[in-house]
Amino acid sequence: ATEIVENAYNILCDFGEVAEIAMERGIEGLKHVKIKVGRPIKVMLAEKAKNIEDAMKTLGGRVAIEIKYDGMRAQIHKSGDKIWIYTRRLEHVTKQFPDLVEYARKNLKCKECVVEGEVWAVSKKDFSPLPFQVLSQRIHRKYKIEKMVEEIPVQINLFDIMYLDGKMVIDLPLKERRKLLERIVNEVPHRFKLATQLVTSDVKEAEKFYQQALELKQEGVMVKNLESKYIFGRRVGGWLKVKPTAETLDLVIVGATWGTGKRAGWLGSFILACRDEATGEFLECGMLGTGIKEKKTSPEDVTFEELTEMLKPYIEFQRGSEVRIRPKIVVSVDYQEIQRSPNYKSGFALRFPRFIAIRFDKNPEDADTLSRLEYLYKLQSRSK
DNA sequence: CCTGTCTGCCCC
DNA sequence: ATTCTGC
DNA sequence: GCAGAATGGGCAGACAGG
Repeated sequence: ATEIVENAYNILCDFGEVAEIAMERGIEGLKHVKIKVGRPIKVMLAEKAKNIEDAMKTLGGRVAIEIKYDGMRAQIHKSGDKIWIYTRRLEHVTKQFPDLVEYARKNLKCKECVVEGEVWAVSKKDFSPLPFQVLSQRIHRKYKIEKMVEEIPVQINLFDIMYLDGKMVIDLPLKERRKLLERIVNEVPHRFKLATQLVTSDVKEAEKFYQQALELKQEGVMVKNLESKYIFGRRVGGWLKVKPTAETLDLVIVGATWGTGKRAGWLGSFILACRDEATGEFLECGMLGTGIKEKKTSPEDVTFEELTEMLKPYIEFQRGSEVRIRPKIVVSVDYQEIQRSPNYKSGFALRFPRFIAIRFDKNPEDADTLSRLEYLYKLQSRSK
């Protein structure tokens, strides 16, 4: 019964409505709740895999591999000439993407459907992908929308379908849903496309596809079970994402903020800096707040408590919840990529930074330098 | 009118 | 987004 | 295994204050 209620909620996303149906028609009523075109539904989520081989082993045998585009997830609803677009968190962004609306209206060959894809900013020069921040400028825009449609064109790559002409198709296996999608999508080059997909059971072939995705400057790939159904709002089932981690950086802690909630009483996040070899200064390049343990489960774990005690002697001063710390402690940090930053003195920031280890063997003078960040930044924009 | 700061069932 | 932890 | 709660960069918009 719980499952049926939950399922109904994932489709309707409205407790009141679920309650009403339960009152009037009971469990039977909830069982038959259908997608309403124009009303967003909870999206299926993916889990992480270390690499292609692991992903394929987990899913077993033949899999579908799709490019994971670096953009925004979008759910498109179509009913006749009417189009709605929703984000992953079910925010309504139809107004922000009039260009997408037009492509969807003309190129979804059906009366009614709900499809899903990834929207990303496309270069006007060579159709290559632009950084996520560029697309961000369009997502919650209220003013100058048309101007930005011109300045920042987007491409969508569709990868799933949940509803087609009166029928829910979420219980069909992925390979069948893909066939339906291929049947109804009229592709428009560099604008309205299907997600590039490879079906294979060969790890080598899959690895090659992954490398190609990276060469196209995309984030990585999704590895999917061909038999999997579409499951709302949960990180279960047959989708695994694989994306690379950049080379670890060793950076200096020069500040922190006191944590809240679970982390109250400890320093909960840490200001990182690289060394400017020209001046000897330490220049901020971001903050770090994940990857550190709350509890010690094994001897090599580093806890918030330990880190807080370790840094306390070097606190220079505090203002509000912010703390400045003398550069003493060096930490290893993983991240996805280096971004240009308007917010940090170094001019760079890390995307998705996470703590790996304390470098007890390193002094602040041995930390990675500004010129190394510059070098790595240029390297990634050239190779990807 | 500019600037800084804060918020967003925000996007990632 | 990533990661950790309680259930 | 899953859900919830900590935290990251960065964007547009709203608002307060000078």
